[in-house]
Amino acid sequence: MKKNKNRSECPISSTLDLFGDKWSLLIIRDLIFFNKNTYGDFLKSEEKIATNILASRLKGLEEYGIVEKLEHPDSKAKVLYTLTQKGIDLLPILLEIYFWSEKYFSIPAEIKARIKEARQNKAQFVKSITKELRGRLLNVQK
Amino acid sequence: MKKNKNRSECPISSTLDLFGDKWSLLIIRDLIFFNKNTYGDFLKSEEKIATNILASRLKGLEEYGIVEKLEHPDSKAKVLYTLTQKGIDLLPILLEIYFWSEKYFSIPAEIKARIKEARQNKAQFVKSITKELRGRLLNVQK
DNA sequence: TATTTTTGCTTGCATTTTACAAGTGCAAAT
DNA sequence: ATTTGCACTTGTAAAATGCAAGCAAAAATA
Repeated sequence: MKKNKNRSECPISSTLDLFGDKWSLLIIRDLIFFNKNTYGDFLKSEEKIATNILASRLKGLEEYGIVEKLEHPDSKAKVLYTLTQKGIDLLPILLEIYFWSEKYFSIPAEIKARIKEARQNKAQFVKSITKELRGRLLNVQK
Repeated sequence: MKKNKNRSECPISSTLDLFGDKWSLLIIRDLIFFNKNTYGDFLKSEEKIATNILASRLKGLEEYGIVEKLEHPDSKAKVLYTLTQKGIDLLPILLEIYFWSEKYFSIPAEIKARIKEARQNKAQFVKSITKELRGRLLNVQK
């Protein structure tokens, strides 16, 4: 379980205190890019997160105000996880990681295509994804 | 010690495999923004990294080609750590973390000023810091 | 020249975090 | 009424981290 203490006043350090681990950002990636939004969805991801770690990360992200738990429209047995605006605003960070990766890693073609699209008009790309995610959020809350 | 295996083909995941921990990015921050470049410098940072962790992270970052060890011009007892181009290219990621932090954390005034400067002309800011870091690197290597 | 200090680590060990397997309780489907 | 699916929790072994101490080479000091 995570502690809520900051190691310093430095924003980089404080950010790492929140999600400086190997898993949190993958959950956010799944929420933003792969339309995943249930516990089961996240478990199915390629990286095979352990169930207890997933539960712990989701709890942390919720405490930090990055994700929210909502009632799933399909079933009471399901939980719908969504990004808050604070979470959606992490998109530019993810994009820069993609851009850096593209330069230094070899990357699957389909991802490469999306990165290219994002790079060509970053502001527009961010806006359109933000709109989509917010739309989904409002749609469920109403 | 870190293993060299990637959990998946995803660039976000691969990047987290490299420096998805609470310390690596702080070392990179110190190299980029605070002109730190020796083992002792990094130890003195506010967050108080343990000596064995620092050694392990520096080794990892070197293996990944993000930092380089060079002879220190002042003394053979010292080691000069510098960022490679691959490391310098992480600057935009750090900037986006700063931008996000500015929106959601309260931040020391002097850092806030620098963030503002970076935000006003990001491309120029990146270029100027890159030039400075590369200059330092070439200066020592010659 | 001899001694102390600085520098960049390594080592040992206690504590914390993570990984893996199994289990639990509620909801929904059969 | 029973089984299946979903979102977790629990137990335990393995790994990573934190802390204190130690160590060798180089530099500074006496």
